[in-house]
Amino acid sequence: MVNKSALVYDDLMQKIDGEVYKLGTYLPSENQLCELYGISRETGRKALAALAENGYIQKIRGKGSLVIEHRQYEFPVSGIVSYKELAQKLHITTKNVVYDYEPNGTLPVAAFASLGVDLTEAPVTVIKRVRVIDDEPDIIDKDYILKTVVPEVPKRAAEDSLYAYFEDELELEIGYATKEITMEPANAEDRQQLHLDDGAYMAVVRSVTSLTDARAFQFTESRHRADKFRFRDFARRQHNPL
Amino acid sequence: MVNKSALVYDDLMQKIDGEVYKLGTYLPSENQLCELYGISRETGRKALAALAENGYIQKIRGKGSLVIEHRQYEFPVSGIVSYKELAQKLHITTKNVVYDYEPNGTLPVAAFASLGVDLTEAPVTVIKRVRVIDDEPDIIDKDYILKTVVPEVPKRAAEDSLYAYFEDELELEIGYATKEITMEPANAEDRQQLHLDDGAYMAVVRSVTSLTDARAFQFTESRHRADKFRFRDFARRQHNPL
DNA sequence: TAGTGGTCTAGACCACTAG
DNA sequence: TAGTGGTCTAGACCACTAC
Repeated sequence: MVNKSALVYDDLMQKIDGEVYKLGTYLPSENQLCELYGISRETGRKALAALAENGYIQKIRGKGSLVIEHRQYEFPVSGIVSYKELAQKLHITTKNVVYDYEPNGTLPVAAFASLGVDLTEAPVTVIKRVRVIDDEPDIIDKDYILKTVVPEVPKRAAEDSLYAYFEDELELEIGYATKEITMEPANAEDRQQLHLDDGAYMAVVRSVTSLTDARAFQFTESRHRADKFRFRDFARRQHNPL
Repeated sequence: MVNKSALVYDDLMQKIDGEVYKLGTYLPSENQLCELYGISRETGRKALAALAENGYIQKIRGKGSLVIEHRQYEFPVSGIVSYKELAQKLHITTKNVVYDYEPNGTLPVAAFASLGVDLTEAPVTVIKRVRVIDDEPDIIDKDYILKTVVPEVPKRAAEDSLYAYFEDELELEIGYATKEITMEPANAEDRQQLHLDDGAYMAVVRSVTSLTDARAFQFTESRHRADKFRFRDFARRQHNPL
């Protein structure tokens, strides 16, 4: 048996998404969850804490766990989710055109300096792709993958899903990412790949992704047409952090 | 005594910030924390889980809690932090000019529709402010505060800090916020208040803030000069959500 | 083998909400 | 008063890392 609290989390999440537990109503109480799932109270509380953290519920003392408005998945992304996963979740068809592939490249360190990167001359695999959504090229993704961690990235993985390759084939465990969003004028490459005019603006998302052993291994610069960009975030106020 | 795990969290966080525990080193083990603070293991684990969630550490099984690169606070904001708090943390001096104040306004519902707002004709207090950073006006904030929750917002609170007024004076408990970032062309008001040219772009952050009892009460449209905008985010990959 | 973190339990006491 | 969530405990067993 695996992770009881994760099973409870998944079950409750699906029932919220499926409106078994509707917006504005309360989940079963913690004691009821103990009986329903045959678990101890702290185990159920872990599942509830994760639901609260992810914006599904608000816990109210003396009352219960209230289901709240939840809109996590919006294009392009909040959290760490691969495009393939996201496209499936949203029932969008995205095409994925690899327009540059360089197995022996070098990391453009300067671009990621503000994210705390202090490598120099790191050997990487470079992959540049255009994401086509509804027959319109909207996003350029430039990925730099450290060869010290992933010696080789087959082109086929770039055409399908890098995450699937890292996690399913190489069995790497992706841990966390730091990302930074800025706005910048479109450059020549942007204008060419996305068919933009002079004076166009881009939303640029630069991110550094690390494994669960804390090795940073993937550096991504994602450049979005400004008019198609939308980022959603859910955050809790930290009175005390717990 | 309050919240032991929060005390432990604060202490560890300060020691990480103060480099008592340096980047790339390990915190004391969970058993050591039990002895150090006189707590049970689960209590210490709560503190560690919160540190991991906020990007201070990466827990590695069999090894320990590794201190990782952490850059949460960057202007303008990630998470729910007031400008006043942020300015203090970053040692920035921001001026705050209220240029419009309407005690009997109406919520512009359409602007917040994509955030799940379905109110109509809600009476609000309207506050419009310009944030001046380093003698340059960079941000317009338009706040709409529901009169059903906060009957009155004194102008003085708008000139100081709305959060301080809500939390310290009214003792409201702010719970969470949903925010959305988009990129939009500057409008006439933007150009006038921020002295921008035609063709300028803005980063627009719209947010809905709710109390811990899940009542949405504050709607904010924050409009940033594109070239000054920077948003940073830390996210964990959810293999399983716990 | 010893030490680390990951999970789960059963029980306790407290603070808040509702009737 | 009964029911809810908030916190903490002491102990157990497991999986992984390092030696």
